[in-house]
Amino acid sequence: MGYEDEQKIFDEYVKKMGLKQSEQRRDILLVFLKTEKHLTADELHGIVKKKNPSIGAATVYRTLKLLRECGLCREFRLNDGTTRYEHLYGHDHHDHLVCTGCGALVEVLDHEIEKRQEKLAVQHGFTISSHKLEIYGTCAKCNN
Amino acid sequence: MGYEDEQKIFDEYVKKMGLKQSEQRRDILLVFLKTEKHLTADELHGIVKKKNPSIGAATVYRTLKLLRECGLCREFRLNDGTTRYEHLYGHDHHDHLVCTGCGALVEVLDHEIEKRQEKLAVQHGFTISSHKLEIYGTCAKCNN
DNA sequence: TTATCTGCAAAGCCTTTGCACTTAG
DNA sequence: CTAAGTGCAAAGGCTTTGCAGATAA
Repeated sequence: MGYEDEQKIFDEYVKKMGLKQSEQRRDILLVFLKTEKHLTADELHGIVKKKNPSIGAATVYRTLKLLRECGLCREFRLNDGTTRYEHLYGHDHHDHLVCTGCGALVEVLDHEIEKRQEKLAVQHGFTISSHKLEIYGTCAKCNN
Repeated sequence: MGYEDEQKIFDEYVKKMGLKQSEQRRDILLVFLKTEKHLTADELHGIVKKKNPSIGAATVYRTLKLLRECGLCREFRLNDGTTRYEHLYGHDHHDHLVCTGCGALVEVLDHEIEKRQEKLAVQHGFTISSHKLEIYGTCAKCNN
């Protein structure tokens, strides 16, 4: 319920590339979409295994790669060394506040910042494809 | 010639922590400071070995850790999976344009962006410790 | 049918760690 | 003298890859 668009995008990408669908890929996509958190590959694998215990880590990595390629998923590397994934479709672009205390991630957006990034790029002759802004600090809870 | 400040910072940090100086640490610091590029640990190791072939990779990693701790060095992880280091002292804070074509890194700064980041953090009860802005795209050369 | 997919285990990176020896202080 | 540093090699994480069997189209 509610992920028809994403599933369609994935299906079409798979078809376009001459690949095949599979139970595993569908399971991984659904779990990924359902989880409103920034997961590591390993965390995602852990949740997926509850639904389908035989799925291996390699399949999770391979599927995440496909999801990135078709624009449903974004990978980002944090300064703490972890690599996390979030879904993109149906989410506005945003940046992150990262709490170095408890690991909390808060999504934020400032249009002026976005515009000025574009401007910086243009000034240096760059054509932007994406960007990543992470603000590290401690959240209200961890400041106490 | 010119790195007295940095060496002093390092010396004092080492002393303060009850550690010792060494030929290797001095060599690594000097090469690191001399190189006006964002190096990987392995690249730094390669350059250091030209000066002192017996230095091992482990010592480079251990020294980079110290340099981060005393504020002379900043580590950042790019989306291409590499981890790079840049020196901080005597450099104003800046962000990066990253060319996904040739790997070029351009340092940029926009005070309004900086201010607005601070504002975003405050709005969410965060206390900023640092931040990381990377704008990915293709540079003028790679656009041709 | 047959090209793709899967799980597993092995292999690859990059980084850290344990150890015996060396060295700064 | 002795706590800390070093190089090496081994061990650790995380991710990718090779392979033989399974499966979608």
